[in-house]
Amino acid sequence: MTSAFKRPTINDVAALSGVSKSTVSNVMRQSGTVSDSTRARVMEAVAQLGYRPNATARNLLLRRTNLVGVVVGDVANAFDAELVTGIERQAAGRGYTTLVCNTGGDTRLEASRIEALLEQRVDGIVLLDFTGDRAVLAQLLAERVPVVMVSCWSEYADCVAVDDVVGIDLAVRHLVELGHERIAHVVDPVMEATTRRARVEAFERALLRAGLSPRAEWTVAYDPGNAEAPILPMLRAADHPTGIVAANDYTAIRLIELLERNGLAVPHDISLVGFDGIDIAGLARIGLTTVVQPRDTLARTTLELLAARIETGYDEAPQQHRLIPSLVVRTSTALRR
Amino acid sequence: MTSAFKRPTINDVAALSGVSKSTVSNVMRQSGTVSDSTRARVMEAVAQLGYRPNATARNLLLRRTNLVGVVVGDVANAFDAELVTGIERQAAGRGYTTLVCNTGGDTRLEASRIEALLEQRVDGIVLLDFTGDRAVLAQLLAERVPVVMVSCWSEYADCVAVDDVVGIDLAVRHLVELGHERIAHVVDPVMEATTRRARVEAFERALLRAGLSPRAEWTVAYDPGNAEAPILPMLRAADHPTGIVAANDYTAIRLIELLERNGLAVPHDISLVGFDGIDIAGLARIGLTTVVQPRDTLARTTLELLAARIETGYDEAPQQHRLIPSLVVRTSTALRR
DNA sequence: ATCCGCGAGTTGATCGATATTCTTGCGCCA
DNA sequence: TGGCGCAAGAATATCGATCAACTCGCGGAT
Repeated sequence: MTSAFKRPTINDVAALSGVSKSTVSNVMRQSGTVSDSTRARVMEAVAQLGYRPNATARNLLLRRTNLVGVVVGDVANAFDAELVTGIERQAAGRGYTTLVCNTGGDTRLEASRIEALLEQRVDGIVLLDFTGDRAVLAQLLAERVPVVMVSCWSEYADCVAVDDVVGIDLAVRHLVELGHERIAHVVDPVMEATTRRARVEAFERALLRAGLSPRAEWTVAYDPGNAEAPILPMLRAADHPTGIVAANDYTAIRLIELLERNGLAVPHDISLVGFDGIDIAGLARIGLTTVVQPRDTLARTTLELLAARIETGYDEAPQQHRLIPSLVVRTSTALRR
Repeated sequence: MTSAFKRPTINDVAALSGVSKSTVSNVMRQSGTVSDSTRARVMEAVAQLGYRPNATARNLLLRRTNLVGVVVGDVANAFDAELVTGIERQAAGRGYTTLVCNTGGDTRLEASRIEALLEQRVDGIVLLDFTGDRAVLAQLLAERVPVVMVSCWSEYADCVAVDDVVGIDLAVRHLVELGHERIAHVVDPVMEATTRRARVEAFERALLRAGLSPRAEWTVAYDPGNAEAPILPMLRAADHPTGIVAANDYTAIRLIELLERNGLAVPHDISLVGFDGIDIAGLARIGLTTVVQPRDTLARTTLELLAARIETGYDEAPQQHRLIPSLVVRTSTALRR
């Protein structure tokens, strides 16, 4: 900057108001004992100069930045985007500013972005839907960086996630109650692995509990970007499923497209249940019946855990929170014909 | 933190490798002249200790943080969310990390979040859809903080926005070509004021250009959250509009809901054109004809301007960029019956 | 008269890096 | 042999805050 505007420092304020910088510091932080008259003089100098304390200098000395990093894999997924917003609000409410990093699932990028966060000395990191290398997590934990994992799982770190077993069970039972017996599970290939596995297992157990037998070929991935091949045989068969549980709303909504392009109406031919409860699922034109994650609670719990970890360090054992989802019935599910 | 993990500093590396910290610094920054053998010794010490330079200390000395703040008013609006993602990617590509602040249109919050960004000494700020107090902007400019405004306008700052006149004209001409003569404009009440005004004016002029006369009562706000009252009389009238231009896709999609709840089918009874080109507008079930903003160009231009302003300061006059949108025709518009 | 305590404020060390200036040793040339 | 130049690295000031330790003056108790 050539026409640089030299920001006033604490020394400038001290000089102008005729006190020492300690006194200015005390006034700014409302600590120590400062007489009213001195305080007024300092405040006036502050206003006159437009002084704003330099967080960089404070951060260096206090070894604390009030910054938290949020690393999110798949922002295309609206649920993550909505959750990040909630986390940002919670963080702001606790005096933290968030550094958001989208990695788009690129592992290399992920490592370098996290590296940048650590150089900035963030107080903690939220790993949202962390798809990446487990070694990265191990390293963070080894360095005692406060970390909270959201919608993903590790026994060594603080975790918050929805209860997949309960959620999938809600979905399956809903379909069963509507009379469906041929039920498939459509998975999102870019979904975080531990969550995907949990939901796949939960699905099979839920079927068994309902007296139905899972078919291996009816747990299938659908990637709207790529070829539609893997899922089509299942849909085109004469005895195609009449009910589908989708791994998440993003997949479910794309699946509606695919089904209807292939002459299968939702819910007339196939009932569809999503998972997440993103905003647009509630649009009348979409009307997705879905397992709703308690988004605000998720965000709040995340910041409670992170703040606790920042305060107390790693003395206490990792905390794991499973939140209970709920089913919202809309128009994508109907009685089996 | 009680079980604190003391991060290694440049001094620790210097001690371990038996050199001065200047040399370590030179090795880390690949500057100065360091012999290969010394370099190797230092690198080994770095690896052994897990040393990572402290950006806080560097920032303090260099008066540069490589942080940019992004202040966004209305993240409920998917377009903003998608644009923030693009900006984040562009920033990361240029070595900046972004601090994202959602203000939700709360002016008080906005000022305090910007204050926090300035305390963190961000290198620059992106104001996206800045709804807030013009005094805040004036202050930023007075303090010579590099600022770029996106999707909003000020003659004193660098601005990037879509060309509202061209966009609205595309929408109106499309409806006119389909035979519509009774065309309304539905505005988003939380939309940033300069953009709203620009679109309202553009709408009226586009009508005139098409030989139609604007009706004042047909430029009306719709807030899905509040009462639906203000817009219903227009829709219930016998000579209700047969074409609607919505201020943005968010409003358009909520408007579909409202129309269909009131027995007006889209596009059968009313054709609807949106503005923005958010992802879900392309879903078959939505099929919104819309004026698409060049999202990536918008994000790229934003960071080009911001980077330039950070480098060169305020020697050069503000730059204003108007980007040309395009129309994507889908199924929400049809020939007038 | 002496001492204590306290309010009000100052001094100075410190955080962890960068960058400028300074030192040292060595080879080379006149 | 003396002096010069340069490569390699060391010393040190600096950024802008915080905080513990210290000073100073004054009023009241003994």
